[in-house]
Amino acid sequence: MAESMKGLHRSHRCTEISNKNIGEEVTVMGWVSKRRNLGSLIFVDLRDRSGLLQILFDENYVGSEGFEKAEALRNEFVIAVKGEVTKRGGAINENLATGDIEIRATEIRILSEALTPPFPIEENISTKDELRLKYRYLDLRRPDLQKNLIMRSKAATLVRTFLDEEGFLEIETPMLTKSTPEGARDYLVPSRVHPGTFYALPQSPQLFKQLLMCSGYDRYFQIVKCFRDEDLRADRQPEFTQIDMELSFADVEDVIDVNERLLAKIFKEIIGIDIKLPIQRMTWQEAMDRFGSDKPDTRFGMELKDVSEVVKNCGFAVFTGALENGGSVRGINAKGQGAMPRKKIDALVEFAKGYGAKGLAYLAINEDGTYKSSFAKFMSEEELNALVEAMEGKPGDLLLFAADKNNIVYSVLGALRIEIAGQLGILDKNTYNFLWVTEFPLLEYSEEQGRYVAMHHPFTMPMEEDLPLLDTDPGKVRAKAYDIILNGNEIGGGSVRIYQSDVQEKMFEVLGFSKEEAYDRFGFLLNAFKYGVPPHAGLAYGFDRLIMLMAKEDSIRDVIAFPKIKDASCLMTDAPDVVEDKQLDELCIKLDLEEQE
RNA sequence: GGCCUGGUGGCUCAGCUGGUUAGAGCGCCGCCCUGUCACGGCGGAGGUCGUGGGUUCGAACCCCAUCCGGGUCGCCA
Repeated sequence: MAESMKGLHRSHRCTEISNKNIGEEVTVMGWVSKRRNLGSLIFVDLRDRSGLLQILFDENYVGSEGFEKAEALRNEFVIAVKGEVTKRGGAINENLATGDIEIRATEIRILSEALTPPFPIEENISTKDELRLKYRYLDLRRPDLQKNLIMRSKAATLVRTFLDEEGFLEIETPMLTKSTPEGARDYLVPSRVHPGTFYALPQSPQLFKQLLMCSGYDRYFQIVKCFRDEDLRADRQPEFTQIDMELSFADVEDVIDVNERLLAKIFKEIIGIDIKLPIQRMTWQEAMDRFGSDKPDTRFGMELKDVSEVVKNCGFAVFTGALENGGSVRGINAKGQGAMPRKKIDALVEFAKGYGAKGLAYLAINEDGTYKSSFAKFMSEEELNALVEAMEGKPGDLLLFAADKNNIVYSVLGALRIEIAGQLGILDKNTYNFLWVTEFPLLEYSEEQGRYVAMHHPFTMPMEEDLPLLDTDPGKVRAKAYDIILNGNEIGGGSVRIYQSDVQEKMFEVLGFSKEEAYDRFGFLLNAFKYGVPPHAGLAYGFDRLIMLMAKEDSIRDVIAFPKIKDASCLMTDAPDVVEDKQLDELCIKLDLEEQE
């Protein structure tokens, strides 16, 4: 049934035709998006990646054979149409870019017929992800996904152009590389030639880009796939794309400068948003104290307040107990939420427990100034008043308090303010608030491993004034590391790297690596540094997240052509899948699946 | 691994404290229609209620198990 397109050549995409082309003969090709058969007139909305265009089939112009074909058309048939651009005979469709014109067909060919798709090929469908992903090739026909991927392509091109103009070179680094057991789990690839050994897919090109600095390439970038075998989230996929860069002879300010200009350019040119430069900065400590998060959403307030001093002698044992254990008591003020029903407050308490809180204390200030509180009976009138005053509580406000170790208090209140803001619907996707978070801790203590681990990675430069603390109090050392935050999302991060061997050795010592272990894992880098290494620094963006936010989507799945689902499998291809015994034999791999039970 | 949430014609959903032949809109199929664009009119087909077991006179609904999605905590140097 399929006809050839021989002799026809597409002259325009659908929306490349406008009323300027009236009277011209054009040839368009695409998918039937909608047909309206009026009997002896048939209208078809033709769709391609540019948009929709109305085709008119009238037997007087297209002939009886052509009209029969038009009658047989169904949604998603692929057709070629030759005809004249005409002004619409009927009303103008204001919703369509090409709403004032149509093609009056003189020839039609059905290039491909189509089954009825399992879900509608249109914008804003509410079809389950499960079905969309199984038929991803159909999902990708929908205009909203096409817009996202077109935006993604434009952004990538813009990044390349900008960085090229700034003197960066795009250099590819290996996909088959060496496992570095620190950090996320690696995806492993068995070697056939060296049985029993494995490559790892890169979690990032980190070490290679530092070597490129050693090799004198000065300014490097790459738009590159990275792999991490960890559980997925709405903003995390096992394979994702970074815009990765590294600069020689550069310090924090140099990296920030070029990246602020890069972001400003992308946002201006892709979505018409003006970013005010310089972007606001905040130290990690300030971010934690004010927002309970190292990636604060600064689109709204509801900041944390430390009320430890106010409640240290009060009669509420939950508060005083937390303080005695070295923790703190902090609160947020949900302005105007004092009338929140008990049920919703209880739900917030449960929400807080999900972040490790044992509970959540609340105090609602009624409009008449009286209090309704979970802990009022443990405190005197004066103590309550002092607390309300410290929180700047006004009639109609709802105060929520967490009392625990600092890291729990931060994470509970940090999550709570986002949750409440979400419930109140004040997270505006059209507002873009950028923020640099700087001076991250160099190390954090891992209870699980019983040692300090690098918060960023082991090659991150400590702040010079904190170097002496490496010996005395490693947890207090701040790093020359920075994250770029957009509306509470970490869209990128980086650091100045260590380039002095004595500092690097000290770092490994603090991390509990012997010199031998360090050389075993990272010897190629440490050796390279012995042959002349420039001071260098870099940054990597999560490209998917960046595009997700620009496209105002809630999941990076909507800006990735073929994403994976929650368990890291692919509903369309059924990957991962078993392989033939012959393949395993060649790799000298025997399976032992029992212990996975 | 934990917690929350969903699964009913092709799609999106409704389905009460368990009660006769499980409904709607869209889509699909057929016929009619010369200016539609959410086309319209008439007619029609289509459902193991995710799966298995249990309780009951009777289960889409209650219980147990399990499968398949989504969110999240842990995890993500």
